[in-house]
Amino acid sequence: MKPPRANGYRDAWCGGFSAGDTDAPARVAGWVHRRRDHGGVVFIDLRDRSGLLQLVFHPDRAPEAHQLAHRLRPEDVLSAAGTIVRRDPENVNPQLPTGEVELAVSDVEILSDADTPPFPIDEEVAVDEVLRLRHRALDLRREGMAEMLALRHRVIAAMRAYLDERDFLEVETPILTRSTPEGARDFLVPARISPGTFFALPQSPQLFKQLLMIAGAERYYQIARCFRDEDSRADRQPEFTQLDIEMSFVEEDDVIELIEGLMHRVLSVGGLGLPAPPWPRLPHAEAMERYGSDRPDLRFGMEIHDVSELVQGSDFKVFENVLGSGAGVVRALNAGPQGAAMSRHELDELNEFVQAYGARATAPMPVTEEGWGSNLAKFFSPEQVAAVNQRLGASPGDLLLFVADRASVAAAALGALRLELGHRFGLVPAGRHQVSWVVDFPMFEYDEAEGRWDPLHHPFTQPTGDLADPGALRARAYDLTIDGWEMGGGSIRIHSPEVQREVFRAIGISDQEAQERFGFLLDALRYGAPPHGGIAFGIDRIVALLGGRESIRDAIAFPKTASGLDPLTGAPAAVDERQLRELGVRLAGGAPRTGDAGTR
RNA sequence: GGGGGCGUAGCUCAGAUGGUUAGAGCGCUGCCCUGUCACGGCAGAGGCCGCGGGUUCGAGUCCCGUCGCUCCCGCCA
Repeated sequence: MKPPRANGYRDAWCGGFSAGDTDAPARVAGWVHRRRDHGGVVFIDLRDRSGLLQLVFHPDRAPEAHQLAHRLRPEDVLSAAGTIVRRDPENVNPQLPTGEVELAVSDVEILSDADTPPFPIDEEVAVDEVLRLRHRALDLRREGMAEMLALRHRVIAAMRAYLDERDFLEVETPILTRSTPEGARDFLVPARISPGTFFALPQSPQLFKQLLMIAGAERYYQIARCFRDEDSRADRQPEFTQLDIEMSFVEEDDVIELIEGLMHRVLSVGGLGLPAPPWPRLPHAEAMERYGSDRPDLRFGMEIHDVSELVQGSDFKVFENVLGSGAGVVRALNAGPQGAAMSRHELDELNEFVQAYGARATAPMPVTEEGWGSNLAKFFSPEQVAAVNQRLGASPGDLLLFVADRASVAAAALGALRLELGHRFGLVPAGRHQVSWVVDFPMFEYDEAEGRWDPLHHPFTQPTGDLADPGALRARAYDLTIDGWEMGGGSIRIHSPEVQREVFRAIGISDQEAQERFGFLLDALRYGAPPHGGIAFGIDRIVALLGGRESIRDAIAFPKTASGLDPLTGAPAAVDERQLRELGVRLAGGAPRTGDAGTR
């Protein structure tokens, strides 16, 4: 870090000193990290953003400062002046970047004293997350979280630098905008100027960036806040940040190549080594079949295999019922010897596990020299057993796990099972990372419940194929997946108003409806829209991955809890009756229940 | 909306089968200590066992409800 401008508080950073500074006068400021009071000499580790510096208070050389030093407590804020001195060789602390020197303090001023913190700042112990969030200012002082803040900054700075070098314009788009149903639930903001109407917070800047292409911006990006009123997950927050990118006159390879360069740089800034691009591209159907996921974790094997045609005609009713209807598949994975070592109880638990994904059960089949060591084995011919073993690469001592169900259910259940067992068996080598594009998505999937086609990506994605046959349409879309996280996704967009209308029709949006909701886009498309495409990345996820964190909450300075509340500010909270009146809003349920959020 | 895990000292946790004064480490307070760096030594304070109800002679422990955290399913174009 560059030296701070010298003033009454300090003229240097704590973390910047080394043996070369010996005998230099210095003034530093920061927080008391730890104290070691010997009654005589007192040591204080002083912390600022740059790091730690040991201060020494000698009773005989600076009696006044030494007197004060006895009163210092962790997290007190002080400014200290003195001389940088070289430590005797036996007193050097190799753990500390500044460990060869210390500041012999002659003068100290306490700027603020601190209550005892509710949790330790000087060690990285696990602390209840509500407590951390309620005292986020203290939590962010902790080394790990301070590093996450800095990491996030470096990631975003690298993105800006890369895109700036390539002539992208950073453009802001509205936060107060219009609700465009479809997709996630919107956050709504009542409009005072027009009672009974509402703004919506953007789920993404999708339509605006397309308008920017029509405007001739050619190359756009934005660090964009997005809002989706859906339940959270470890990798999902109601508000999150995307790197949003759009380009004109491009095809898939233009976007993919640009992004490979961008992400390769961003990830190496974060210390994550990946092979040099180009990166592998996995067709969506293959990802679903082999890994049971559209964001496969490729760091380990245990691939899923479809064995439907191999077990066709067996005497096992469960399989035959599924296969006979033509609506189902039989798939399996090889859980290996570690799978075979699972207890009866553990195998029973796997049934409950797959039931969460809609599957009825998973059938375990131990592989032996003689065939399959299960009372179900008798239903299968020796040829079937051999064929399945061969496809799954099974040898005696392995355990095969089968799921028979609709293809989507079998994929989800076995995909989740694969991840669970992969982690349980420690199959992911530490430090290993795998990146892959997922491409060749279907344009639509059929929603049984709603009885209509739904876009897998979004309805602005350009389809290829015959629009009259929605089920066969492909989407010009691409997702980037790292270690089982979906990091980003994008597509080549529709630039023809006619095609756009047809896609709306296919998903049950009439021309009239389309005009009402998306008229501003359809209108703009009529005035000369360039072919264009782009992508958006989840910055919170990228930072979490780079920081080795399980949850994006650790990548966000002030996140919400998993239930969408903010223990720091108490949001969401009730508002004054008067505010509601001004907005023309009346609460249907009367006054809200005031929850005791965060009470322990 | 549903399922799993969790809630005991400021923090992190232990408290089989219900049993009498609820423990540990760290932190905190006081005293001692002139080269520590997770300093050390002595002494001490600190508990609505998340909350409410129930069973019982007796509940941190069992039952019901509720609140909160967390992971997952649904949801997330």
